[in-house]
Amino acid sequence: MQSSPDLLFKALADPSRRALFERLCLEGEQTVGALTAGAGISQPAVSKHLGILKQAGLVQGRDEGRQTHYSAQQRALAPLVDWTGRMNRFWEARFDDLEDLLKRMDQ
Amino acid sequence: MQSSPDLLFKALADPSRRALFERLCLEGEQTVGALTAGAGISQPAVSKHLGILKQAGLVQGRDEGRQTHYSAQQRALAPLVDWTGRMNRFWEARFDDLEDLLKRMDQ
DNA sequence: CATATTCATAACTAAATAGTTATGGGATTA
DNA sequence: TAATCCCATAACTATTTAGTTATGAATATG
Repeated sequence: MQSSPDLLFKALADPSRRALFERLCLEGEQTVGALTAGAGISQPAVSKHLGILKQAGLVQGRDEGRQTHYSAQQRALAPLVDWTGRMNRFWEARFDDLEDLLKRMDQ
Repeated sequence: MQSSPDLLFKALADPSRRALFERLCLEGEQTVGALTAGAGISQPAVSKHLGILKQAGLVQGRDEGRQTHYSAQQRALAPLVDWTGRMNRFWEARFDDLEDLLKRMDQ
């Protein structure tokens, strides 16, 4: 699933969700039960967070019997990287303009 | 001001705040009045958003007479870039492990 | 000095959100 | 089949939050 920066920022703004996503990135695929274990919140809360992460395209669920294995969806962060890159680029462009200006003033 | 990923994500999760920050990145320094003009929300709302962006280290205010000029604070995005980089790195590490495993299984 | 302008803060309201407990459906196990 | 386990959803609550209007402080202008 493709996701706009808006959904991504909103999904990652919550500490519990970010922690879940980090765990999936660092430790790999996990069941809801395993994720609930170290989360400090109830299982329904974890499920709801995973739903939001999934809707943002950040995670993926794989049903296996009665348990669901969740994993991080790597490419989902791309729009974030793009966005930060864009902001940086424009800033540098303005900085270059300033440098140009200063150079021209020097002459 | 230094900022943790948490403050950054929270600050940038709101569309109005992100729009303000983008304008400051793309168009450079602006007064509150100028920012309010194209924002679609009231001046107090803009001021409040700017306060939150400032607390997250994303913008900087410069008093000049009765108006305040705000500008984007470039380095503030660094923790975000770091964070996304970390997540990517771990994912790639797991991917490398998988490749290693497959190679070893091949032999 | 009197008036107008610019911004920030206070006080309030409506909506969104993150958590809870309760429940039920589907899959395993005895 | 009966009991158990895993997860998702429903229903509710408390808190946070994004917006509003009102106001005031500081600066500029007539």
